[in-house]
Amino acid sequence: MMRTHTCGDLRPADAGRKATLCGWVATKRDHGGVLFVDLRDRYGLAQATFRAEQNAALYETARHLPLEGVVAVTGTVEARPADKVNPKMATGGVELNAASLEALNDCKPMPFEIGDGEVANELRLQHRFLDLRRPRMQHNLLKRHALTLALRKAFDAERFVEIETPILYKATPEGAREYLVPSRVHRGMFYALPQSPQVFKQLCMVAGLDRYFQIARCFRDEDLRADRQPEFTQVDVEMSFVTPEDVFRVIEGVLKVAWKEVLGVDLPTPFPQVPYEEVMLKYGSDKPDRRYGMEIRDVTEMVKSTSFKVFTEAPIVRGLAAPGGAAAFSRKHIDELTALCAAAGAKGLAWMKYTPEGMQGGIEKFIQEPLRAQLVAKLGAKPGDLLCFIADKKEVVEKTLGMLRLELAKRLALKPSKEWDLHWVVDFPLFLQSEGRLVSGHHPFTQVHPEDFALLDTDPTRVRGLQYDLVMNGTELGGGTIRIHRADVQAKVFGILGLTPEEAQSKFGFLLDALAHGAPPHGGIALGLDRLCALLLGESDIREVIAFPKTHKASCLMTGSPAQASEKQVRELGIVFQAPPRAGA
RNA sequence: GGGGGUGUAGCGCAACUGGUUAGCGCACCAGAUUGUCGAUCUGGAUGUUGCGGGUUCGAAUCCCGUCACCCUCGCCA
Repeated sequence: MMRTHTCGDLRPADAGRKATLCGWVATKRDHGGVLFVDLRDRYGLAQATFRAEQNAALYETARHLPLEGVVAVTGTVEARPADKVNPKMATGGVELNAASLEALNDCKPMPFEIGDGEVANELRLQHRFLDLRRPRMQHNLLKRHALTLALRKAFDAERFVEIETPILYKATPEGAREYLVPSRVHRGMFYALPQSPQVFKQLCMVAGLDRYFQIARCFRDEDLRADRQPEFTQVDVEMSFVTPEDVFRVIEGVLKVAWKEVLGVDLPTPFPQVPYEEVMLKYGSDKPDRRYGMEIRDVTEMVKSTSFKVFTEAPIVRGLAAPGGAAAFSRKHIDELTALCAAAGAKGLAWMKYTPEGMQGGIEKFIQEPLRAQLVAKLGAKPGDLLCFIADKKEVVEKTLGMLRLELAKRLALKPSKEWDLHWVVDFPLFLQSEGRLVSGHHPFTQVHPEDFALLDTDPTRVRGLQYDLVMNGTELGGGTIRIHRADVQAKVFGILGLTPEEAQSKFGFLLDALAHGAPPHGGIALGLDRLCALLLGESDIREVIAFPKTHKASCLMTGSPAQASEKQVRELGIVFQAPPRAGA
């Protein structure tokens, strides 16, 4: 070993021992005759002391060490006198009195400092190996490790088996756009990188493995966001002989362990379950942030009595009361909110201020008593609130009020009622209307809610699926389903979706075949590990918890990927471009 | 694919309505300094104002194009 201790190890109890530390030169403080060098590694910071009177040549060498150069320092551990102790450092009670120094590597001038300062995103990604040396990323990556380790231990304790599934998979007919990989052996054929290990985990259930999990890399060739990367990691889970409740209990238990291990926090379980219809009504979103109150209420029937045509002629009217909004928002602010509602698809924003003197402004003149009192009661409004209403088709009302609610929470700087709000959204509709036909809400293998089998024939749009999402603080952390495991039910669902048996066979052949060979009832869930980790650490961008992420346009600024392939490689694959790639591209 | 934002020294930023030699802090280099710990003090060096074009006596500043990064809608388990 080149070192006897790490830079975070030494304590006063080590005084008198000889030690060698290896690390990066973090800072130097030269006092003319005595020089302090802080050595850094991932375990901590340690102060090495060089004295001219002790060894003039060594002192002179150490003075000229470059910052971020790599050195090994050997010397004697000395306890610091009481007035020289640095209580801010874990190793602040000691210092290493240097007797010798080996420069292990030089360091060119740094593009940015290794510290907590703001550095442009582009620069960080270009020199990611240096960015990862900084405290924020060191902390985040170590916490991510703690998280995945906790998850693995918790799943293992529940008798889950971690199984790896292929990265080179096959293009699937549905879902996100996929990354394709051309085959050299099978010219003209392609693999696809998996959007998720969905099919394989079901096959594991057919194989009798009973409880599967995987920390799985997934790929989607879609446009990116702060919470989306082209490759990301899912905590993928599948279980046999289970109901949704069984899946919930396992995930709640596993997350409870994770919170404890990573944050030292006791996460309350079980998580509340909220039906899809309820979240869409109250929050206008299927991933609601429930920590801000301000729930949406339906007032369609209540406002039928007004002379306000916007209200009486719309299919749906809903509203909310923004706490303190009457005083906080000027006419100009309300105009801005109205513009946002218009951008979301609504025709406008109907509003009035509920002041201590009564209703003011906006649609006030259309609304008389007793309707005013009824609306105040229905929305739970208090004097000082701004009452907001949207009248339109149901989908528009939900979307607009959902957006408005989040915007109001932001503009009014509403305090969240708690730090962590985790809940299950359940009872999703199995089918959605799309251009006059029915399509799967999630995927065509989602099991029918046991109470709704009869509706399959009479009113399929009211059929609920055994589908669930896990939502945390307004972010979708994951989702899953119980799968259909019987051929007759599957055939029925395919029929409702307008798929003939032949089409179903050609699209999903081997899966259907597997299900027909003694597939157990099974279901599971997949959690977005990057999002989970970011939320746990208070990061709003998942790139802060990914070691080597890509930019908004899916390129890696450090390695320069994607890049052109050599002509030979392309030729071997039998690929011919329609037009030559642009020079310099 | 649509909309928006940003781009000035190695880094973070400044430069009023177009106006003389584009500034400040940190880092860097040299010197001073025997107890600092985000050390301090003195001095020094550093610019294709992303790139290309245009308007103008004169452009970091205005216009057009382009590139990169970011946000957002569409898209996306």
